[in-house]
Amino acid sequence: MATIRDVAERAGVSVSTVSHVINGTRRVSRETQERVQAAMTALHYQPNRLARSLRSRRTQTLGVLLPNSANPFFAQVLLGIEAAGYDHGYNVILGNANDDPRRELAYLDILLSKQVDGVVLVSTGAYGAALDFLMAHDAPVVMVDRSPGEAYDSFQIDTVFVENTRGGVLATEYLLRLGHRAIGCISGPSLLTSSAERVIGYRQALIEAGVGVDETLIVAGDFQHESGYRACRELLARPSPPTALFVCNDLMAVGALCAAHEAGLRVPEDISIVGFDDIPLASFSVPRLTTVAQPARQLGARAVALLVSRLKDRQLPARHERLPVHLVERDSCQRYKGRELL
Amino acid sequence: MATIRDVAERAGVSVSTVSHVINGTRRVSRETQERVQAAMTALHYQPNRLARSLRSRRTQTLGVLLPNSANPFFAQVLLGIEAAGYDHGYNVILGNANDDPRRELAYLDILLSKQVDGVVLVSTGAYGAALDFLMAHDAPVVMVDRSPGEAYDSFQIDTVFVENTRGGVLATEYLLRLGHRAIGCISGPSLLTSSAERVIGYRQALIEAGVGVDETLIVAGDFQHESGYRACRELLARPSPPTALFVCNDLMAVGALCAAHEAGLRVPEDISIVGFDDIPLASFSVPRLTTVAQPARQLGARAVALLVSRLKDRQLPARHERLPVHLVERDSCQRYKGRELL
DNA sequence: CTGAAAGCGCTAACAC
DNA sequence: GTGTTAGCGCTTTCAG
Repeated sequence: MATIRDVAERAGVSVSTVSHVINGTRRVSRETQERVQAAMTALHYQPNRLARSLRSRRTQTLGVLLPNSANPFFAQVLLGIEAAGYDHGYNVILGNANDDPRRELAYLDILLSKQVDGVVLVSTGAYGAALDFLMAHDAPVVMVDRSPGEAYDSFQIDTVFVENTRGGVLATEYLLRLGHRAIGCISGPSLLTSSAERVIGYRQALIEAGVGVDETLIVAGDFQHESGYRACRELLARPSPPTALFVCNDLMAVGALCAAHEAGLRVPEDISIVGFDDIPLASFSVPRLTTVAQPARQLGARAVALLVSRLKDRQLPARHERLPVHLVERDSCQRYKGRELL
Repeated sequence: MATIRDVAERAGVSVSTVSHVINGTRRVSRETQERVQAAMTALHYQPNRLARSLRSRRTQTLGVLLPNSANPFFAQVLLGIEAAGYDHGYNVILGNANDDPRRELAYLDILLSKQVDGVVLVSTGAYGAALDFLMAHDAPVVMVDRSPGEAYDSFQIDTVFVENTRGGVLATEYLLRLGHRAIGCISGPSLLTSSAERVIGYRQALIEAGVGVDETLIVAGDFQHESGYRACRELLARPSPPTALFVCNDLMAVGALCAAHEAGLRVPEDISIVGFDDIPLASFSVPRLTTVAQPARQLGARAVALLVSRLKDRQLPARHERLPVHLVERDSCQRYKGRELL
């Protein structure tokens, strides 16, 4: 590959001039400019961004650490991050913690030693070691979707979450409005704020409606298909099963759909189900899933926007964004008409 | 951050010694070794991999270029790449061409100038510009899942595809064995080899069974949900609609499921559907989808393995792998019992 | 077994 | 407007 030196020689100018032409950091005479341009194209010059980064201390690269890639929701977020990164002139190094906090930490170490300019962290949710590490290294971070526990919420770092509590309220109120009273809840991992907050919304709505919370109707999943399936079976096996379900993410909701189907129940005739996320699949499940939509790609886009602005000014105060959610009514819910089949 | 120089000073040895201790490239006395180790931990030394890469001309970073992120199948492949990369000591810079060949090219340019050691390319399928570019730059590449047209198959580059044709045969023979004769096909984009080959398998099976190919029963989709939905509606609107469908990927198959459902048809009682991919969703659709499974994560893993081996020895001859597929029987197909409802 | 010296390719002070 | 110089932090000869 041709180096900047080759270009300079060929154009008959100094290396620094070439550099300035490339970066537009200096006024250059028209003629020089053209000579340099010509030399660059003639030699197919491609700057070595490694060298550039070493010198300028900026890599134009962001690290993204995801908890796992099993959830299409994260894929969406990643998509948003990548796209926004591209628009801002940043590349993205992907890390997948594989739900293992140790691997999460190991990855962060590598990302930082590769000198990423900043990190988008979707925490595994297990302890705050990752965050502590990043803080210790004074790395620009933005936390997305969840924090590893409320203790970390007050950290002086940027966060982009969604209105989880409001989403839980929205879903539950909707089911209440349809006349349901025995409303079950399939939660996610309890230490994830994203799940915990949704359940809080669920409780809140129930209490405000004067229905009260039946703790035995809340069963914990882990945000994966399978657990939604199992949790739903468990709920349906109860002596008096719920007539509606608020499931804390779509993946589990689809699992629940499947379990209901297998149990010989029709959705929504026999049981209503509302999910959370609005992943692409939600509009193509059978029946199509009513769900609380959160703007996954925008989550990634906002995260990058915050991160990039912080890179410009490290002194900015910590910002905490909550992106709005809304209920998408599809075909998985129906007015309660009294218990017939159960 | 502490530099290697700081460590050397503190340990009272030369910089080169520290370097050799870190990389294990030299025999070092026990004592020196320990002193260096101690200094490193005391200073929380973290090597600057940028500098290392600049000097050693290896970044331990691979570029991955995906055509888009809308398809969970690619997310799976990416997962496999990331995991295998991690195991081999490589990081992954993600690029998303967004189905735009120009962006694909722009991305490759950036990836190369960031000095990635190699590129995993899942082509957008539009022309071979990306490949040409990579060849011109003499970059190690492995092409995954598809090539941008058969003309490029003979290129001297490593490829990891799956047995698409065999998959098409498998699916179609299965439907034939169930007694179906009017078997429709929803294909992907025609210029993608992955789609084209599957359709070839479909034709092949039909011809070998003496059934013959009804061209009007083949309709093209684009590998997205929506197009499967539309294609299925189109097929069902025919005067004599097919009793079974081979759909070239699961995303479209789920769309087809949805269309069939909306048309008042039961799957599999009224129409049988078999997909291709076996994405996670396939086991949770209603009904669960019978499909030709391809090892998505392994595709990524093999790609990385080939790429890494090539990085070790650039002279290796081009290798072409075809990973096996197999039929996963679930609940979306049934023996043909004569046309009742249609 | 260890050290000195020379860069990787680029940018950014500092001169003129 | 342009050139000279000094590194970024590391690895890798080349000497000993």
